[in-house]
Amino acid sequence: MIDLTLLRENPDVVKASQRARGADESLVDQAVAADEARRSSLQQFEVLRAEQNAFGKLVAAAPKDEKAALVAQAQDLAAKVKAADAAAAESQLVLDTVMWKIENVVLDGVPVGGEDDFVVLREVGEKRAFDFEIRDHVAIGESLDIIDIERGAKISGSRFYFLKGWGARLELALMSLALDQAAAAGFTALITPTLVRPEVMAGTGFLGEHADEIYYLPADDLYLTGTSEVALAGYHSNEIVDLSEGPARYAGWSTCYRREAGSHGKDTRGILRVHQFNKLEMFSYIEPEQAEAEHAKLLAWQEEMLQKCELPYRVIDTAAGDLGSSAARKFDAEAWVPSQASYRELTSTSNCTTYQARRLNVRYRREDGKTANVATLNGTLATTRWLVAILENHQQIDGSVLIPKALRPYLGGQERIEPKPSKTPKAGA
RNA sequence: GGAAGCGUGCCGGAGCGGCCGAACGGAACAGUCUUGAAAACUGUCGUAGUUAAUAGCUACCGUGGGUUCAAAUCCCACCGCUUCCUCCA
Repeated sequence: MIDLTLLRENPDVVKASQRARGADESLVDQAVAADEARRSSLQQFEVLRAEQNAFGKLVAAAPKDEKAALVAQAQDLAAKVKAADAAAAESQLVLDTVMWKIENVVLDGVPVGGEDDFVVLREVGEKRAFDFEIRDHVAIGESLDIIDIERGAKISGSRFYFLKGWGARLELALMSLALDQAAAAGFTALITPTLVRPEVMAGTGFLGEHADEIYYLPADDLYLTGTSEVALAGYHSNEIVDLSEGPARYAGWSTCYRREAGSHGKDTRGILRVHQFNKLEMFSYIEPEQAEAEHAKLLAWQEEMLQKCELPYRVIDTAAGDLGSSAARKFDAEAWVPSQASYRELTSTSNCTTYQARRLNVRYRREDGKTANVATLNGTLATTRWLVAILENHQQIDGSVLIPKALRPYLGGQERIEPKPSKTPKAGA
């Protein structure tokens, strides 16, 4: 939710932001009108209520024989108060509904336009020149017997998979490397619930247009989270967070579930786009003034991880139209995927400024003792998808895959994954 | 799954339907005293909305409804917690 004061004082700024996103600009005028209506009806209610409160004291103090007459009078007033209360509540609801729809105000410098209008900030690392026929991660995963997609489909359907042997260990190694890096940077590790209540899912802004992306368990009225961001953002909801010692930073690990409802036929091969994967997510609660600096730090930590995995990548500044509704700015890091001869998103970091915190009612105490909404930021530090880039970029002519040095300590010193004849027959073979 | 109990401010903990935004204790903050500190004493000490206002008014005692002229206090539902039994990784 955006700041109501900003809406009142600078509606044009909000309008310009909506325009840049390709979102509905008229919502701004609707909100301004709803705010005025709300304040006026609230005033009416409060005046009547004050009258009723004063009258109540009169009734309480009155001698017994006068009470009946006074109560009779008060009944009329009570009816008016009830009506005014209902009207005020209604106007509040109208305002909330509109405010809930207005997206975060984009920051200066965010590229205008849609999905394809991103700006490339930099390209880092050498793309390898392969002097042999490269294979994609599916072929590599099969020959090394570390990814079993057929059996994944057999037991759970398409977009499910098994990680096996060194594949399973590689993912755990990746997560551990990321967690260690995050911990060293001052993040508190957090293993989060992946089933959350409707109000948490709504509060983090995931139940809007993309509601069909989310798994829902009707028997329990719970949602499966597509990212630990949901739990991490909800962690401090309705709290006043202590930021006097610096920002609160959490590294959340969880399995993530996505229905991929809108992406039929897209990335159907392999484990690039799946219903279930693991992710280590960084999340910061910080004073709003420091949000942009924190955003740069999150991005730097992501790049550090990519470099540890020895992956060539580029960083893009996402255009306004491609931002999530909570994000004021978003940077993606995309790794080079040789089999596709293109860059694919491995990380994403969003500065949500105070938007998410306002919805979830997360505040901190400023130096002057007043409370204010914090800023929240999030960013990926590792996901299962990284295996795609690692396997493909580090494949060798002999069919093996060289393990990035930073990961080796987490794999018992193992330097490469060698193809070996599988003892388990292929499914259906 | 069965049974009982409980949800009040930063914490603990009172609260006959009107005098309760809420006793009392602790913590915290400011001051007095002190060379300084502790102790003692004095004071301050919830959040938000509205408003030009740190004036006033309004709302908030788990959440949402209801009863009443009036609800922290009565009724209902939900959520959560605790204990016991049952079950279980």
